[in-house]
Amino acid sequence: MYDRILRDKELKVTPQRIFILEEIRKMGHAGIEDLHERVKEVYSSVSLATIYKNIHILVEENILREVPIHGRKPVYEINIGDHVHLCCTKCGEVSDIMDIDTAPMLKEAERQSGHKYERIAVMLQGVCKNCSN
Amino acid sequence: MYDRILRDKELKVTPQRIFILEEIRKMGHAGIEDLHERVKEVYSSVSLATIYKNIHILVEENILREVPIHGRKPVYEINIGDHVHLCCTKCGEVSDIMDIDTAPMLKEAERQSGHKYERIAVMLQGVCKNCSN
DNA sequence: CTGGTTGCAAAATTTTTGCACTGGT
DNA sequence: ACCAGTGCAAAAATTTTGCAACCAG
Repeated sequence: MYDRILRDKELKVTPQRIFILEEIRKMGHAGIEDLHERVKEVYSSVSLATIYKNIHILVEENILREVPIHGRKPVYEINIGDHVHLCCTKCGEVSDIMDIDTAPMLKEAERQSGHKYERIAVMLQGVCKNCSN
Repeated sequence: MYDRILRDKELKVTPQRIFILEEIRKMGHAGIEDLHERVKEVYSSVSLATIYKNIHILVEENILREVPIHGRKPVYEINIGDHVHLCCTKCGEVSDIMDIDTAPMLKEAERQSGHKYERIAVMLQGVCKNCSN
């Protein structure tokens, strides 16, 4: 799966890399430190430096996307294009909403500002369904 | 102006604080380091620690708002409520669009997720009007 | 083989903390 | 006069870098 994506970007397919990507996919959204913990469970020798280096490269190549969050360190996700993010102010869980159309807002913003859009990030913060019970 | 806001939050009105707020208002959006440079020009003894401490308190009290940005450190602005942000991928300039209504998207997101909204952050990245010339 | 990748340690950067002192109320 | 706020220095936390060894292509 990810070996193909890596090869297409002319990145070497190392077990660490594959595992990092697999783990982020499983987690949905991962912070650097969490990710390191998870990867270490299997590749116990993996260094934080390797995590950082890979995150940078993978974000650079648009395989991952950085999701900045108000008041915390960013998390990373597999890049599946623009979509709306939710972040629970209680449990901290980050999740996605895939089927909201941001295009109308985008068009309007472009019209008003003359800014040429490349990417949009929408982050909704509040208490998630689980935590409000 | 800001002395009133500070007093209302039971924060002491120090010249450093007033100046920090004035400066952020003037700049529109300011990073920690930039802000420190600016403040130092007038209060040359002001320490970075003081900037950090104040930014934290002022964000906590909702006088300032942190604006997280993909791939960089956050900037801070006077909190004027939710609005759309633009960030130029060329010059880095951050600016506001005040009159885009995010409510429809918000409603839809709440409906889909059951998430109870508290705040929304919309960040549009791309080349700004100036830089595209 | 060869160059990209890894792991380790060290360095650099960024942020926080402790404490004496100052200044706002 | 009291205690929040400041400034400085030191500590802690985070991220980057250099380099030898390693391994995917």
